[in-house]
Amino acid sequence: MENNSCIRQQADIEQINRCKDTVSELNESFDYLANRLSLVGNSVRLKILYLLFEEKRLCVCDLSDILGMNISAISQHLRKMKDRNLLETERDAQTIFYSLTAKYEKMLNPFFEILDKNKILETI
Amino acid sequence: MENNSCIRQQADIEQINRCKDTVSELNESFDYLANRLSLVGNSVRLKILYLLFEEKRLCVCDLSDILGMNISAISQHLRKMKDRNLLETERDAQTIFYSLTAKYEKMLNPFFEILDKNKILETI
DNA sequence: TTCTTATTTAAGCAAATACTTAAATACATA
DNA sequence: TATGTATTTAAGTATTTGCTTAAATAAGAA
Repeated sequence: MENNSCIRQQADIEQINRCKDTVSELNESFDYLANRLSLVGNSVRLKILYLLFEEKRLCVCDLSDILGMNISAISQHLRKMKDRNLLETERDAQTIFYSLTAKYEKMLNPFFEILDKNKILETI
Repeated sequence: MENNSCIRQQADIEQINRCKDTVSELNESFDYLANRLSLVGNSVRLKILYLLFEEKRLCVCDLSDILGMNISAISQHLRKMKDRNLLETERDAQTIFYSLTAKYEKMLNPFFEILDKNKILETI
């Protein structure tokens, strides 16, 4: 299972232990944050998030039109993001509008700014 | 292929077209950014990135010890991040030290700060 | 050169992901 | 009520991902 065959001479034991403490202390936070970032790390979902940032609210049909994708595929992406609290919904008759939650809008703002300025190729 | 069966009555055509323009203009940026964020959206890699942020540099063996994982598995994670310019290496005899590139340290800083304060549960 | 340490790479596999198609649900209107 | 519009959900599939094991590469020491 664990082939930790690190039998090296030089290792900063203090450093290793400090790091182990950090990891065990923040373990749940790492999982939580990575889980959310994995959603953003998909170009379809990143586009959806950015479009919602710009347009405030859009429905499944709008996004399907804009991205040239199957409604069902879009709906499933939206569901994931809603389940993990990146998005919230508001019904207007038959139409369901999706929008960014305040928390995630704030958190993702630095990335939206990069995209806004389309300066990604220089910055990253 | 494209079952865009959105035959709806109300659609803000201007909005749809504006969004389509945005997507086509920024298309490569979306792909590029999503690709990088997908790397961060994995808890093992997020831990590695955070540990490198705190400790400045670590080798494969260190990370293997700290995370209790197979050296090969860690090495493959590091390779991915190096290939996509999140990390850089520096050799010291047999040991290869990994560190964050300045660009990505800056870009990921907001997340590191959240983790630093361990305030993730309130913030996100 | 041979041996040891440090690391990477290749091959294989199980689990997760993203999409398709088809069926189901929800609401509005005739 | 029946019909149409908007959306979700379920099931199936192909691709990608993350890990394991084993072999390969690289550098220092004997």
